[in-house]
Amino acid sequence: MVDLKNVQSHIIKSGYTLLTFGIKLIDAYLKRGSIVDARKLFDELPVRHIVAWNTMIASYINFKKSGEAIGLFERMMLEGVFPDEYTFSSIFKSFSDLGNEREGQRAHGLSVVLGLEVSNVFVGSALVNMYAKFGKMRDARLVAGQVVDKDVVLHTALIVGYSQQGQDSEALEVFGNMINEGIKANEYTFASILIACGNLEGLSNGKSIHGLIIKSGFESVVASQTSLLTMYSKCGIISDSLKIFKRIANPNQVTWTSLIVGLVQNGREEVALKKFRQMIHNSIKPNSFTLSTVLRACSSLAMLEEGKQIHAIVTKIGLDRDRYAGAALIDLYGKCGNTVMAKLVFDALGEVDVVSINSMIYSYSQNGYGRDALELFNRMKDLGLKPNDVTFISVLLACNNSGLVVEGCRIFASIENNNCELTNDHYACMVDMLGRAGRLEEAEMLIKHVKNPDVVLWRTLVSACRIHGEVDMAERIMDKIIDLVPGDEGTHVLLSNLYASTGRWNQVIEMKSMMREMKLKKNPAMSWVDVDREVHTFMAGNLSHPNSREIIEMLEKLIKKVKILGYVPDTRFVLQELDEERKERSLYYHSEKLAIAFALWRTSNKNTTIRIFKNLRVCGDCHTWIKFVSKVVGRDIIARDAKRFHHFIDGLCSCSDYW
DNA sequence: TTAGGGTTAG
Repeated sequence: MVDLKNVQSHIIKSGYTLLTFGIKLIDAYLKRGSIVDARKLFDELPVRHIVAWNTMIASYINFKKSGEAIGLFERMMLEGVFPDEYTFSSIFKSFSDLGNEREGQRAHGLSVVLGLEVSNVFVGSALVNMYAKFGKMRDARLVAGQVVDKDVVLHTALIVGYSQQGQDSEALEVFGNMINEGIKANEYTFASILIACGNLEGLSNGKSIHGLIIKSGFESVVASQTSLLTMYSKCGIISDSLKIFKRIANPNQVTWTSLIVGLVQNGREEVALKKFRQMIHNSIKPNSFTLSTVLRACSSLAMLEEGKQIHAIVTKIGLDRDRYAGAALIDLYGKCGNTVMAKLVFDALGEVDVVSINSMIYSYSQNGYGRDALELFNRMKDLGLKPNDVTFISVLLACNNSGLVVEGCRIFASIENNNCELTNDHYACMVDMLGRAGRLEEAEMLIKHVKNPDVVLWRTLVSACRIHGEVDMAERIMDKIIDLVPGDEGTHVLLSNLYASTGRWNQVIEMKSMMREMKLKKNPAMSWVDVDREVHTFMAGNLSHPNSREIIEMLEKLIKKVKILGYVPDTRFVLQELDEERKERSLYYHSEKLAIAFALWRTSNKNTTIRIFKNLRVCGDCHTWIKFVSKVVGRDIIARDAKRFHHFIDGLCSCSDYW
């Protein structure tokens, strides 16, 4: 506790005049962090000098109490004290913090009347900042242009403003002007301009600025190094980011985080997780940015165990209610097929927002809980939250994955009424939904309504044709795709598979030789499984795994057992012309079957859920086979394919055989 | 005696 009397006597002994007495005392309180005591004293002062008002206002803004700052700003004028350049240099920030644009403009007007707006560079840069935060870069530029003695801070404020409004080229232009005017950039300017270079992925500009940093002697400042690292990673040169990071003597929390973010953005999730472990090992505390990023790395690698350990760190640091970490956790559990945990995280969030709800709806949709997704979607409105385009994609996917066609159509029709723009992604969901439901003509009509239909839309329709064996329609659509993107790999594969599944082997051979001529390669089917934190990958028909013998033994055993229960190999899914027996054999070596056999051989505990992942969609025969296997071995099996999750429990699948 | 700008995420 601060002893008022002691501070007072100390100040009196120091010989301050009556006028400065109050101000020094307020300062003393503020240095001890007690803004409430400072305010109490301020209110009791018999004479309130302008400096006292300014000190008090600036402190409120530093303590993030903008409302109180504005309150004092208004009161000083009522008491006949005119704001000066010091007042204005702080007060504009409180209007932007509160998003109070009109009041901010009024204060700007007042500063003009008092003739302070452009004569003082501090006031000018505060105004530039305010307008930039409101997205009014024209006003910001106008004010900046009139300021008499422009300095480096004013220019930096403009650069930051442009860059945050996505006008990075303008930011670069301001930087160029500043250098031409002979104003030297400092570490703040360099940090800001490098963000603009990163956003533009403008490596040559970035490199020249790197050179300038070295020349100006800011090379070893951590903030400059961090921004350089970020710039290189945004330009896709992650190796340079790693080189810079190596040279930094004492990387801080932000530096580590920037590196980890950059690695994930460049698809180097495994390295990112390795760096994260090093960061923890070096006793650097991660924050919400770090944790949400590494959690996303875990989701894309489907590393549930690693993700759970990071969840423990989230809890330990007290970020359970953080919306960024929360959304990333919901995503992780959803993508790993654990909707129950996703819901627990969601419910523990103090305040939900559109992003956390989107993540939860997406988790439901991937795991086939269409009704729950719809329920949450409806609850959004009760919470006063507006769905955005991502919400609509997630909820349409949910309808699609659960076969809720009527609901899906109704929601699709409502998108534009909700002030959301229809994108090709929305149309793709609908085409898939209608197509799978056999409404192929409607799906085609819908694509005709799209302004710029892309290849994905048409390919989705071809895929639906395959499900329903509509060869003629598929061929017709295929011609359209070839016009759009000659040599589209995915479409050729789709059509060749369609011919194969309808037994048109001559056309298959023709397609394959055509693809060979065009040098198109099929993406090989792959499944993988994480056993004891080690990832094992399997390819169809490839028996090169060191434990192949055991895997085949296990497979043979399983096949015998499931055949007794009624499994009949469905050779329609064999896409080669072979005799029936060889067709059956080739089915047995599908990658998902190999992965499951391996996991069953390695894990004997009945309570361990088996989780496998596949890069393409799970095939129909494997789907039936896994259902039987889950029954005969009494184990839960979760399979994530390119589209969604399948939970196999006791002979049934969560997708109800609709996928 | 009081003042302004920077680095990381869905």
